[in-house]
Amino acid sequence: MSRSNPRVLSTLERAGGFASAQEVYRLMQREGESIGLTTVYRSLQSLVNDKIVDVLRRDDGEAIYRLCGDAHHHHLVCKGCGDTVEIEGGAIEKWAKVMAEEHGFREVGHTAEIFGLCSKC
Amino acid sequence: MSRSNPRVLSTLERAGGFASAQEVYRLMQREGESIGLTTVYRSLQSLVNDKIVDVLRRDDGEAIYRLCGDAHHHHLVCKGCGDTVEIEGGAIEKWAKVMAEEHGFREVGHTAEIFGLCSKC
DNA sequence: ATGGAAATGAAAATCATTTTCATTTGTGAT
DNA sequence: ATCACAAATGAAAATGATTTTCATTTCCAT
Repeated sequence: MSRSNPRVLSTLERAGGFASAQEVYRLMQREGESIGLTTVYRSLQSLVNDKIVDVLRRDDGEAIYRLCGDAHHHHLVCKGCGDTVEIEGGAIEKWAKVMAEEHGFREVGHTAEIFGLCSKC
Repeated sequence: MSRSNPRVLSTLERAGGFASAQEVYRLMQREGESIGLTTVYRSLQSLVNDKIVDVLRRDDGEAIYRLCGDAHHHHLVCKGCGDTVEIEGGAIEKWAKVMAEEHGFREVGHTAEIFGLCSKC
């Protein structure tokens, strides 16, 4: 396993904590950093494993990485501008547990996202 | 512009109203339908334009299409065998609406999936 | 220094999706 | 029925993000 290259995290921070792997890579290149695309991908994945960053999907399917607080949460994403709000799961957590039990599932996790148009769009 | 091939919609319906383009294609092949992958993609896109189906993203970035409107539901997916159970959203529906309103979002939709290990795995 | 583990990155492989383009099909006018 | 043209089709190539391979380099602990 590989550990995350610290410059990747620092670049993601500088990008506003919201960028795709390709963007992080281009940014680092532009700034004269010497790094390979492979390492960027590996570092980001490692950060995701360590729950230091979240991964979401753009409408075109490209993965975007984003620094997030450690607590488990969900997202409210604007289809227009891509703006994202972190929200609490609330009822979802219980729902997931109940549904899983009802069907005999173990080791359950869940995903839940809400998408729509924000007030500005 | 091309119109949607009716067999594509009918296949998507038969798939539980929830499948990727590749899956729809494979399904049609297995059933002996003669159709090209390109046509499947074009038909699904056309259905999206006409607001007959919704497009979402799997965690791996693959686009999944689902009939929107009538039978809205969620999925309980087994990480082991891939088996899928359709479940009711229940609490989620209200949660999504409340959260969206709270942040001034309009035209909202949501995704929610539970994954775990089924009793057989 | 020495050996081995971890990190790195260039290049190739993968895979969903899109584009190109030549062919086929459907339709309306004559 | 025939002709002309628009729409539909699909095979193959192109695209683009992501992953894998693998040889090389860097780091440590001895």
